[in-house]
Amino acid sequence: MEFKIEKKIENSLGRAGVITTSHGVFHTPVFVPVATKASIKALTPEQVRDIGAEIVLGNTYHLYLQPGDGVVRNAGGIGKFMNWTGPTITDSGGFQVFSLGAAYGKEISKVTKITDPSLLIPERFDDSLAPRLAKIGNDGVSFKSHLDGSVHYITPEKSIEIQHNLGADIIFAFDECTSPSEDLKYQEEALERTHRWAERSLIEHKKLNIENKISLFGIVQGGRDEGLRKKSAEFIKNLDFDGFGIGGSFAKEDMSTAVKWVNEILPEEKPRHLLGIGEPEDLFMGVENGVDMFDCVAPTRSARNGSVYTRHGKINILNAKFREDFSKIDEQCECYTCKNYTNAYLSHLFHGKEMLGSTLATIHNLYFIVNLVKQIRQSILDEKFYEFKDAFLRDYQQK
RNA sequence: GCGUCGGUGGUAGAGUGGUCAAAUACAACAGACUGUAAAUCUGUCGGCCUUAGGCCUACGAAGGUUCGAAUCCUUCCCGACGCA
Repeated sequence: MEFKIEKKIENSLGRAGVITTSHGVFHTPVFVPVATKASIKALTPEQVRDIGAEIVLGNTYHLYLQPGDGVVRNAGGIGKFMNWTGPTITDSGGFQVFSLGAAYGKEISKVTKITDPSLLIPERFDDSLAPRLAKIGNDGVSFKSHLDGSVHYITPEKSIEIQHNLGADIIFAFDECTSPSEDLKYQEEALERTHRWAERSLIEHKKLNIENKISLFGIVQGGRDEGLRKKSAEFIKNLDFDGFGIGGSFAKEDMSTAVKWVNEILPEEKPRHLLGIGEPEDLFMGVENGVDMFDCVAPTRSARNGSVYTRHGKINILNAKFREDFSKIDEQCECYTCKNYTNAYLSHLFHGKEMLGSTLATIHNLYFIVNLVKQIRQSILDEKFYEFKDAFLRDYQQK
């Protein structure tokens, strides 16, 4: 993998660049659609490509359980398996430590709001007896499969081994994505664990990376705490990773400062991936603070639930007012959906639970986000980042 | 014409003397969704009052029995089926 910076935003950490992998090139900043189980839900790879996506991201844990990483390896790797010819990434399973662990059965997400302080009270979620499918040990994490109840112990070595079988161009170190509701003491403990796992992931990767085709990214954690975030960035940057992920929990309101703390420390010449973040305002925030890559399930998942982006904010296509609205989601949008279908038709598809509704909404949302990041990239090249950001957000946030 | 069974909220369908403004499902209306346990989840869903709660109108219609009726009785209307 090679990373070349083409242009920087003046007086900021932001930059535009190009990354070359053995499966082709992608241009940063980039939005990476999420294909957890080797499929962008509701779309064919051709549709994903036509949207303009350059790279997709699959998940280690899910593909390990089904169909099994051996199957994917024998198919020729995740790209070949799913008929995606471009570059690919796999996430390590670290997010499932959170989603199937601390967050299991609860209403917590990795991004919280300070304006809802109840979400930040650790006691509220201190129910160690509550069932969870992921249990953290010092050596790794024990997962109880949501598919058949079987138990699987994933260590950093195991995660890297699976990821090498999956054969993506970029893989991630095994980490612990912490809940925003954990207290500082826990965040610190978890961070120590993630750091040890980072070293072990790297050792295993070096062992397996004989053909030198796969790049490993280390992950910075530390929750919302400045000290821990900086400590983590310092630690991870000193290891021989090819790039970095910024993971874990954030508060919406101070995500930008957290990203900035980290990227001021990480080496400029290596790419940075902000894991699991991708709402429009977050993309501007991330790019401005030095993020090169984003992935997020929001555009695809929201689309399936009828929530679609417009340049004036999100709308819910299921709302009664769209039943006889023969205009487009966004009259200026160039996507296949907006060029061909009305809100009334989409409304009908969603109310009728027709799967085409999910497909058309996903095409629109992914186009919207992928294209937004492309426009952000172009604005950097044109030295108009701030103008573009202000103009976009003014429209997007107006009610 | 006789007989049997039945008529419950937008729909289907529980309930068969009080704990019933009425289970449940669907529909409807709104909200959430940030490294995908997610084509999912949450809330509202007779009317009025700002909540606890209270008041009013409601289980085909009208009467009646009862302290109390969606539930029991009478008549009527409507539907399905059976027999003529």
